[in-house]
Formats: sequence, structure tokens, C-alpha cells
Amino acid sequence: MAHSHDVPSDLTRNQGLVLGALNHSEGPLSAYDILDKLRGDGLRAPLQVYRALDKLVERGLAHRLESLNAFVACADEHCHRKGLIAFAICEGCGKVDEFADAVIEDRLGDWASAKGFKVERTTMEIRGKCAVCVEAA
Amino acid sequence: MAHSHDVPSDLTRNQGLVLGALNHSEGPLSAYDILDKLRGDGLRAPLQVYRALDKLVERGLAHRLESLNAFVACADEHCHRKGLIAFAICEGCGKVDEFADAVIEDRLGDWASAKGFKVERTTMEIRGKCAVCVEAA
DNA sequence: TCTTGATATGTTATGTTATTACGCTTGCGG
DNA sequence: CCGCAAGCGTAATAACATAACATATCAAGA
Ligand SMILES: [Zn+2]
Ligand SMILES: [Zn+2]
Ligand SMILES: [Zn+2]
Ligand SMILES: [Zn+2]
Repeated sequence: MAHSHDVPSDLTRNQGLVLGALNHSEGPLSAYDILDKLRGDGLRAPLQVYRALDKLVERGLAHRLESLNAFVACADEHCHRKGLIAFAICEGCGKVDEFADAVIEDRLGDWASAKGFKVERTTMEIRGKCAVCVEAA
Repeated sequence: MAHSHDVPSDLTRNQGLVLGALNHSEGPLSAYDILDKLRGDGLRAPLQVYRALDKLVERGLAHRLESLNAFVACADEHCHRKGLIAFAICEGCGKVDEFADAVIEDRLGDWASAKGFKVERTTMEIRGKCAVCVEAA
């Protein structure tokens, strides 16, 4: 059965390493975090990581969290999610929950139609505390 | 009649200068953009700008655009907007449209309740082209 | 009045995130 | 073989943000 940590086989070496680092991480990683994890594999420069991340994000295998300047592996098993994706980011434990909501998407679409705004990309990030961390408080 | 460029009188000098810079700008400004605009007024260091921005954002007089690492003055006349605010950012002309949507807010609230997630802050940013720039294309 | 605390400020240095520029390599179709 | 596209390696630099420390201002409240 497919598993979210399966990695497409047509990735280049650097892309595979970067996606691997993201998949094995509990939470989001900055490009420099990733670089540090991969020095042992021969990566030396930020650009090597950024280039890999660009491709991964382009393909939907990873996502950039704008409010964190960091990246996560896509949580969707088949990585085919289209349209708006929302992220709930816990300030306590760092975990990220990825979800889609058609109602919100429609609502935004309505706003855009009314304004004549052509949407290319939407970022939606909720910061707060997850249930576990609220409990612990 | 009140006007969105009116500035509360209890701002400190630096806060007033920074908000003024944002109010007089067509589009979002980075902290360093602001600094450059205010060198003539005696500002010298990034921290002076960041400190003022922190206060302005805290009071809702300015907003941070995470996907741009930049700031805009609040477009609301009385600067009392609570809750979720969305921004539509034009890639063509840089203009930013600020709006609120209760339906989206409710929908997120529902999701959060269901998950036990305690929301502290939400960022929602739409990138694309405004009507004018779509026309021009 | 004198002290004390809270808030704002100024300055230097440093840390973190992201890109530009350039050249080499690899694989693939003409 | 040639020309092109995509990927890679490296160095340098740009852009964004904070730490650390010193000083200034002002409003309680003893
Ligand atoms: Zn995803
Ligand atoms: Zn948590
Ligand atoms: Zn606003
Ligand atoms: Zn535009």
C-alpha cells in the first residue's frame, strides 16, 4: 500500500535527498536545516537545497510555509492535491496539519470573480496550538 | 471625515514615521525599503524600523505580508478589524487588496473546533493579477 | 522629591534566509 | 557530431531579521 514516505523514482539525487530529509522530519525544516542534515551526503551549498526544493514544491511533493520560511513534505499520499491547501501550525510542538477545504476555496473564487482578480496561488496558514499542546498547557 | 491615512496621535516618533511611509506608499514595503525612505528623518538601523513595525502590527495599524516579507498600512479606516484578514496581492502592479470574510472565518473555526486546535493567528494571502493587470496582459 | 519600573531609543554586531553569476556535466534529439 | 535543456558545484553577495548592550523618558507611588 502506498505510503506518504514513498518517493517517486524519477527524482534526481539532490531532490531525493531533500525530500528524504523532509519526510524523516517531525516538523518543518528551513533550507539551512536541510543543508545541515545533508552535509554527510555531500551537499555543501544552500543553492543545492533551494534548487531541489523549487522542483519539489513545483511538483507538489513539498510545500513552503511562508510564515515560517520553512518547508514540509506533502502529507497527501499521492501528492496530487490541487487548489487551495491550508496548514495548521502548532507553536508548541511544531507539527503541521495539512488540509483542503472546498467551501473556503469556493468563497475565495467568488471574491476573485467579483473583483476580476486572477488567482495564481493561495497561501493559508493558521498558527496556534494543537490539541495535545493545549492539553499540556 | 476620517481617512485611512489619519494617524493616531499617541504613536512615538519612529512609529509615526514608519506608518507614514507605509501610508504614502502605493504598495507593500520591506523593512529595509522603509529604512531607506526614512534615512533623511534620522533613522539608521533596521532595528528601529522593526521595533516600530512590531508595535504597529500589534495594534492593527499595519499588517505583515508573510509571502512577501513586507508590510502594508491597514486599509481599514478605523483600524479595528478583528479576526481573519485576507490579502490579494497583484504580481503585476504590487497593489494589495485587504478584505475580511466571515464565511471563511467560520469555516476555519469549525475545522479548529473539530481538531481541538486553538487558533492564535491566521494568514491568508492570494497571489495573482488584479483586474487592471489582467486587462493589460 | 526621589526612586523605580515600563517603554522607547540608538548603535554595533551578528544571525538567518535567499539569490546571482559563472562554468561544467549529462542526456537526448537532429 | 552538434546544439540544447536540465541539472549540478561553487563562490560571492543580497535581503531579511535579531541579539546584546547602553541610554533616555516619563509616569506612578513612597
Ligand atoms: Zn500537500
Ligand atoms: Zn502541538
Ligand atoms: Zn487591516
Ligand atoms: Zn495589478
